[in-house]
Amino acid sequence: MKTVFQSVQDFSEEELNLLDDLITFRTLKKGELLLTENQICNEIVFIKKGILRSFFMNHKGDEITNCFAFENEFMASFASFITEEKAEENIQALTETELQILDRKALEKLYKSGFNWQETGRKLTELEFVNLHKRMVSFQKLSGAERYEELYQNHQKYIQLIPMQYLASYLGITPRHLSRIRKAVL
Amino acid sequence: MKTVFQSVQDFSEEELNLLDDLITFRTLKKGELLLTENQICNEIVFIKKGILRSFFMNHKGDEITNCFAFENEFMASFASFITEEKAEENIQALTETELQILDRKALEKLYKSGFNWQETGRKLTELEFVNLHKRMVSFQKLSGAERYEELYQNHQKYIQLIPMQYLASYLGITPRHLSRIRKAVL
DNA sequence: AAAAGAATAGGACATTTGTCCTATAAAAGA
DNA sequence: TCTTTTATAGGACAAATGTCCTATTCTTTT
Repeated sequence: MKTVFQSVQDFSEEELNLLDDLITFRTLKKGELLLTENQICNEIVFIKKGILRSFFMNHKGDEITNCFAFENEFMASFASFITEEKAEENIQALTETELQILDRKALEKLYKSGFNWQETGRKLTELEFVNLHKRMVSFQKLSGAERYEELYQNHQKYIQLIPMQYLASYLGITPRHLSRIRKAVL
Repeated sequence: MKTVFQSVQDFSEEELNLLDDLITFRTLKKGELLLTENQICNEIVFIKKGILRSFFMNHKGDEITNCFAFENEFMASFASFITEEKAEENIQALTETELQILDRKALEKLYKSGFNWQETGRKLTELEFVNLHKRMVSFQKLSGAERYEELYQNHQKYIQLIPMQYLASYLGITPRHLSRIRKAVL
């Protein structure tokens, strides 16, 4: 987690020590839920090892995956964390997972402790925004097949590590349709 | 613009005076472009009067609208503003429009001038994130018809003020299909 | 290792959505 | 105001995508 913060801002020893004191740890077994819908998300996790996915339900009761997170990435229901309203997402471990955790109180301490943390918070939020924006654009301008193709070219990891059923809803299509698309690509 | 900032943070007289010095003004005629794709977006505008839309092109050359902004809202290619890379969006006035403008340098001055601005920047970015997240969820979990219905129930203003051709791509459907949906809703 | 359970691919058919086109209505410009 | 341009609605048909289902393969559990 330190490394990511340092890539955004040049922190001093003391600042990073403060961070060390605030981080806690947790492991998840495959399939375990870190957050369930209707809870308020009060922590941001950083993945040391493993894969998480976040998903919500549609009105038919199907699970719709809205994102994945891999090693050295952050995960949370950011919307719930920000608004302090109930999350509509569930967050689940797709593999054995090791986490570092920064909870709301810890983050608030960091923010209060100085300008640098405040600025880092803003910049990381900005980057999350940009990522989400890219995903939004891909939904507006590409077909399901094109989104798959894009993943295939630029994020091989998704296709190798994520079960097809989850990948399908992540791409905004049904598993049946994903199967057709994969057949066409081969 | 002040009002929005004050709704997020309790600013002093001096802080708001600094803001006053940094804001500039501009008006746009109907149809005029504020930003074109391949420019770097270096300013965030606040709408005093009028409506803006932001759109990009798909590979067929169709315009795809990705958002609208109304009175008392901010608009920019935030992705380009943040990354300082070329925008893929165009921003266009849908009506005569009056703007307040905060450019990159002005915003950086604010950020440097103190903790409060830094924090406000973070919080407004967070809110933009949450809005975008909602839109993303609506694309993953709803059909085009359901997104129209949602707009019809909760954002009447869009249906009253925005030409159907723009609304269609904003909803992720064709004008032909929007026409079908509208017929069904009546 | 065997048995049970879950994930994937893909056939047949249904539904949704898009494409192309035309008529009418509305808006902009002369 | 009249003329020209642009926007909208909707018919007919085509293409894309979804639903339901089964066979097969891959995982997990005992």
